[in-house]
Amino acid sequence: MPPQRATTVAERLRLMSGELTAAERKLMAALFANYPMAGLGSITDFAREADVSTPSVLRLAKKLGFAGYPSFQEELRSELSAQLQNPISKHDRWAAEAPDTHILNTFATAAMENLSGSLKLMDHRAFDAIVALLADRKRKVFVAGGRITGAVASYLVTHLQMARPGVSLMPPTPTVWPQYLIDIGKNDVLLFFDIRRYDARMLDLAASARERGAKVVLITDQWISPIARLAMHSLPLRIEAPSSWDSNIVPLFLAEALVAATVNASWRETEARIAEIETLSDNGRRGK
Amino acid sequence: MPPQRATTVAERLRLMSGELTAAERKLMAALFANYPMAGLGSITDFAREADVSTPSVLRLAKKLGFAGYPSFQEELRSELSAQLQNPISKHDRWAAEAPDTHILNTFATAAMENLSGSLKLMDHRAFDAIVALLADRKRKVFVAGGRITGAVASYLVTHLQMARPGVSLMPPTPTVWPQYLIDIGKNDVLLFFDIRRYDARMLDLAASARERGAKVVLITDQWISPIARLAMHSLPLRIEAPSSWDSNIVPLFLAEALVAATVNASWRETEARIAEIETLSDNGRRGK
DNA sequence: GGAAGCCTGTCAAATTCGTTACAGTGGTTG
DNA sequence: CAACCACTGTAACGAATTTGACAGGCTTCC
Repeated sequence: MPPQRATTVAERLRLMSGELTAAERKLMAALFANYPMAGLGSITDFAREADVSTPSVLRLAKKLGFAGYPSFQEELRSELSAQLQNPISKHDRWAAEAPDTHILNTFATAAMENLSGSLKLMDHRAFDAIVALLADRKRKVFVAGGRITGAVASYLVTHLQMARPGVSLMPPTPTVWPQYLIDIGKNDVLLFFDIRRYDARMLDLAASARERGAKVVLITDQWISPIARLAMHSLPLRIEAPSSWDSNIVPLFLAEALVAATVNASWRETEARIAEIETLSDNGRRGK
Repeated sequence: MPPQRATTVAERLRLMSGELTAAERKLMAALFANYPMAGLGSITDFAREADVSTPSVLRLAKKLGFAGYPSFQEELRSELSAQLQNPISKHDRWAAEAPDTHILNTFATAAMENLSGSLKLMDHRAFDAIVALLADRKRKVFVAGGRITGAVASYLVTHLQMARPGVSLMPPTPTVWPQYLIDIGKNDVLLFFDIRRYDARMLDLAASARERGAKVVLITDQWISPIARLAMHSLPLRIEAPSSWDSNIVPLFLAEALVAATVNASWRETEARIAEIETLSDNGRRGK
């Protein structure tokens, strides 16, 4: 409950700087020295840092209008949190004309936050390692998705197939999986899309594949599918949406990025392949 | 006294994500939800935020190699402090630590530009009109996509089917389209995804549907498919990507937004339907 | 030079926090 | 089906923190 929602602690301090006592000015200097980190430890630490007594800190906090030291800290934290949030969220650049509450705008905001949130936490070395696996033509690649993520898996397969041979989509029906499993060897890659409402049968599939020595790769949400235990690499993504269902925009983003990176990683071999596909596809259509 | 100076808490957490228990994963999610602010309050706050008990927080801290919760916090603070002092960190909204030229970053930039560019140009009244069509249960809805956009079309259908009855995906093979066309009447809706490399057969399909009186809706790219001439509403999107192929992130975004808006527009009828689907799907699985 | 007023630190009380020990739960294995 | 294992929450303890009361010290003004 910050007393004056309008200003930050730093601003308020500067405004009051004229009415501050010696000890309080010391505290202000110490706080500004590394703002606002200095105020996030215990009141004792802060006092020692500024070389004043603990009650002086408390007096300053109250002078600023806070109930006590904890609420002072809370305000500092929330300021910092707001500051760290993407400056993109100055969403004055979304759908023109439509009101802020229009679903296009709320969805756009959510999509942006999901994307930047996912990227902030992404392990780009894991990403690179996955690309290396996908670009290795000695390995066969299998992609599995659930009821919802199946479309994303299918999208990834469609593109990967243009980039390299030996790519298969695991069909949605578990009963036919054994026929695929039998061909999965110890150098092959099995990539899962598994998000919320994790499918127990996918976990079984991952376990079987792992037993056969395959490299299991997992793309999941922030709550992390249990397949992570079996996976060589896991990428957790953010998928929240203002909707009854989760958003698969970021998974699709990742699929596209994986494809582009895979193509780059093996451009020599891929270039000819893509050209050939062009030719074949042109022949199958009208001239233009 | 951080145990391993080499890594950040986020990294360490990511590395161990496979070996984390359910409660620990909850904590990880809560921490990542606003990193690292969530971990800077009291252990009680953090636990409540993640909806776990306080000892679980402590166990996670120890699992990460810290002596106790305070030293865990201290590490978070010092990380944050280092990040704030680094002027570059203003720019690293995208994939942390990865170089700007990393494909994750170039792709993210492209995705953002595509999304904001699409929204700026979007006619939100057309969007609303399309939603009104989709929300009208008296109309049957058919969705068609090309070789690439098929996955997006399928994704849209999967979700629309949960929101309302009478939704079908046009199969990829044109030879079976007549069997679908025969059921398309003058109040029905045929929604196309048609982007670059416009498919001549899709144009034919649109023409036939239009002759039968169906409302044709088109989602296309900025170069605009020829189907636009036949369509009641067209939404052009931006789809450029630093890749050999176009990006379907924005089309997917639009699909999700359409679904969410459709659900909102007919929440009365949809609510019960979604609940019922939940029930049916729960019965098919384990209890949880 | 003295007295009043404000500021600051010391100290102790009260509260909150971090931690440990223990018991209950659910899932797995034989 | 029983026994075990790993995991999680409750409860209680001890420690550290926050806070209030008090007294010493400095300045200021008469």
